[in-house]
Amino acid sequence: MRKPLRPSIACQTCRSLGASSFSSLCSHQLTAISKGKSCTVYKKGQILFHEGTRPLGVFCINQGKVKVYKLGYEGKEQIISIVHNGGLLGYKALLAEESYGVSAETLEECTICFLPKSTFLQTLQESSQLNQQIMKQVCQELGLMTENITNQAQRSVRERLAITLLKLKDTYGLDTHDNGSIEINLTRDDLANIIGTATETLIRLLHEFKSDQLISTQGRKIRIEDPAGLVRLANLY
Amino acid sequence: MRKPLRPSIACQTCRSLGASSFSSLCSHQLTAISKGKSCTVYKKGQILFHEGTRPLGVFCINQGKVKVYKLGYEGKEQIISIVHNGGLLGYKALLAEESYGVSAETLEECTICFLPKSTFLQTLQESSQLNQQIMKQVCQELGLMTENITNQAQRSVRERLAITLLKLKDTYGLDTHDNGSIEINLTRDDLANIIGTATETLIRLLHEFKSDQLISTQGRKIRIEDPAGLVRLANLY
DNA sequence: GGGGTAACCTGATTTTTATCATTTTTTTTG
DNA sequence: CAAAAAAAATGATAAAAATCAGGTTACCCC
Repeated sequence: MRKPLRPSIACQTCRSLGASSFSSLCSHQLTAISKGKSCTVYKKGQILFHEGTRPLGVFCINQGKVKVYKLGYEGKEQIISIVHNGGLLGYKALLAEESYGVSAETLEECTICFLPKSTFLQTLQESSQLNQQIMKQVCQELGLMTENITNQAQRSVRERLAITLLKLKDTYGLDTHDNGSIEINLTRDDLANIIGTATETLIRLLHEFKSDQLISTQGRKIRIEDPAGLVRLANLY
Repeated sequence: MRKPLRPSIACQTCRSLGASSFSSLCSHQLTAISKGKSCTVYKKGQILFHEGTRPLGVFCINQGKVKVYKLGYEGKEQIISIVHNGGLLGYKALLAEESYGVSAETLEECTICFLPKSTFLQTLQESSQLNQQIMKQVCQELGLMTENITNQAQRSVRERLAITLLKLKDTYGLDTHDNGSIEINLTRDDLANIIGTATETLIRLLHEFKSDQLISTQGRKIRIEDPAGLVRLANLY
């Protein structure tokens, strides 16, 4: 059986609601945004929005993973974050009253809701709870970015890879495997574009990590075998 | 004559008000924050707050420049931004309900006001204008950080230096010189810690830029001679 | 104005990382 | 299932940048 392209999902019963910023809304407000939104199933590799275009609303991930990236010199992707269940996308450009500074593309099949600008902004005005929640989240994100910049500027590729794998462990920890182990399913190219290095360099380091028993691989999939070892290697304090 | 250590400056007549987030407040609200705040003259090199401590309020710069930095591995400073007249400091940690993720230190003699947490948060609640203004600003800052990360990850030190000098030109453009030229007054160490490189590498590149007539130097001071040349070198698009 | 400290500069060397060219493997798709 | 395409891997080489060690200059404070 084939999935409907436009499933109807109510926010109130959304299984990703708990992980979302909207969890602070009352049922009355949830109904309001639920009515305003539309829901779409995206195939792997589809673009939600392009850098440079105007935001018309926000995207909320019901299911799946999305990479958010900025295009650098000569079109090289710099992956800024990977957003998953319950995550909100595209609200920063909206609130900054700017064009999108990044693009967003699905990494797998995704079910994603779209909430038009007007509904989102009105809900934001009506709920000081939501407003505070978003403000808090944005400020926390700024803290993460600050750390990111520091790592990027001061650490070696090897250390950055260790740190990135540990972070991805959390991102990919949601879809638990049969045997309880966590597998990271990203192309080498994407992984290199998170870390900010050449694909060849990344591949060589992955082999190093593998022979040091920090990770194991199966095709493209990477499994973290020794998180503590990665922490040590990354000189995390 | 010596400056008073605790000058009294009213927000309503603050000459940096126009450049500040508080410019959206009505005179009644301005009076309120003006009453709550205290004002201090800091010498060069003084610390406003330390990474890891709890924020007790926000700082607003009446006059001067402050470097905001994060400590990386083995205590190396990563300078995240340089804030000047009208700039607000320390509100992100407050709104994120976290400890400071960065430290702030004066780069020159500064006059800076301190607004206690309670007054700031109350004003934020009472003025949806201010709230929107701050939200917008934070989201814009996130956009800048995204760009920063991309540059850090993808560009050479040479390109990053060119970009940084152009940005600093704006920061230091405020205090216009007698002859109209703009001089950047930072130690080589600080400049290296903005760009994320070794001081020696930075110095060598500055000499290269100098012999290419892009800049000139006088002691520590750097004067931008050919902004268009820097833009070209940076491959800005 | 002189002493001391901090900042700045220089050269040699090593390490890290990128680039290029090519082969092999995996994945996708008709 | 096989062909085509995409991704992963490998080796050689070059470039970029860090590190180390030592020297010089500028500037601050008494």
